Amino acid sequence: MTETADTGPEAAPPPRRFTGPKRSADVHDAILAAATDIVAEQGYAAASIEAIARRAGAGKQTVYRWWPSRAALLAEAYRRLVPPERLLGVPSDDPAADIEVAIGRLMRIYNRTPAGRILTGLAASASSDPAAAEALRSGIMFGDDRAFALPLRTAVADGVLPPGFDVDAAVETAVALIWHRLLTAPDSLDGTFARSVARRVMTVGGKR
Amino acid sequence: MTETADTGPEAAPPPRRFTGPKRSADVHDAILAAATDIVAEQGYAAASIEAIARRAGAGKQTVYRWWPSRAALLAEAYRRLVPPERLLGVPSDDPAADIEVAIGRLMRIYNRTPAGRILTGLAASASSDPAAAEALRSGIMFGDDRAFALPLRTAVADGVLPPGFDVDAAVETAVALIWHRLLTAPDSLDGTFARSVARRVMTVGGKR
DNA sequence: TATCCGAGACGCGGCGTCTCGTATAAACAG
DNA sequence: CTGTTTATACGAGACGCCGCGTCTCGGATA
Repeated sequence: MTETADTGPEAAPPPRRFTGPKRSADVHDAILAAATDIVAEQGYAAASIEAIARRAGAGKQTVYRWWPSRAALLAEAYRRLVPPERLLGVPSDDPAADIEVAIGRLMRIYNRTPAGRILTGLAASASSDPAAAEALRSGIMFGDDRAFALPLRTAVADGVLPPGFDVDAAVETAVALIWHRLLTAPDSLDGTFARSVARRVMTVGGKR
Repeated sequence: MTETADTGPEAAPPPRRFTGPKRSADVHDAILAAATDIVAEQGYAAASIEAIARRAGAGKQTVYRWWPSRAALLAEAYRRLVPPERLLGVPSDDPAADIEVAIGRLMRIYNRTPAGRILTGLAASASSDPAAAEALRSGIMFGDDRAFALPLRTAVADGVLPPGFDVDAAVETAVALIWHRLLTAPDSLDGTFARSVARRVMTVGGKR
């Protein structure tokens, strides 16, 4: 997927030279890539620390040295797959269209990468891992959040949307609808859904 | 489900003999109660099959005899805590108020019982356990779903809401908003939130 | 010499299966 | 009506497996 997706789950560890008493970026990347690939191929539950280290050809201690928990590791993997700037499009004078574009891009990423599965897995860990809970609350969805809020705020500032438009309620509704779909029907995250969400988001905020 | 399986799909004429002791309702209840209590006191992750059996004073095999998975067991525990008929109030001519009442009752249950934590835990398991995924999709939220859809449908039928009112979109929005709040800020499931959701749900559907 | 790395041993605990012994309740025989 | 037979539910717990998080090792490198 992101790296050596060749011979299967137990491929030979890629040759890697570490840099001595400095942190090895290669190892760091290999671990994240291994985590991503395992989730893609076998699901979130299969992405144990041991399995990740094994696949990355790394020692468990190396993983624990840089990430405090499985959730923290996978949260970073998610952020790599869903960089916030990738969701933002060219701003137009139609906030509904802008948001639909942003949601559509997010859906594309969820369809082509294990990002969605990582997110739902993280939600699962949140009940027991406070780090995962915090990541969910402020970190992970923040990018998406901003991608949805930005077009709305500028539209309100420019008078395209009425001053009373409830940006917070609109954004919360968008995020909630995407979450819900992700949890209950992750196969239906397509353009049609993006359009449907965008329409409802504008209605909730109070367009016109 | 509630009784011992009968002869099954086979139409084998040979009349079967014999029966043995009956399923113990006490044990069944004790296991569900133990599961509920453990989630309430130590969280979803602590509610392992072994811990549940230990607390219920039951053997592991007894648990596995009646529930195929931890998710199935906890799904039944959830259904006990949130019987659909408890959400429905006296129908009025104001669907928005009816829905606010239903949501408010649900919030009350989530605040007083571990039902909310069971639900989020189930959502977490859904990524790896197909049974949990199925329970989420069709079983669990069905009651809530109906409690929200019913007032809307009757209101449309009675002409209180316009014929074009999108009941499905409205219900999906309500469920999604509750889910989202449950996952990210379970402490804020109060009456204010119920009112806020009810308002948005009516807007999304296309009131007036 | 200090630190990163791979490797893996350790005790712990839950998994799901399996096997005991015991208590029970229907089916059957007398 | 009265045993006897037979199948099952039950508590208890042993089993092999696996992942957890911690802890050493020896080797490599700046």
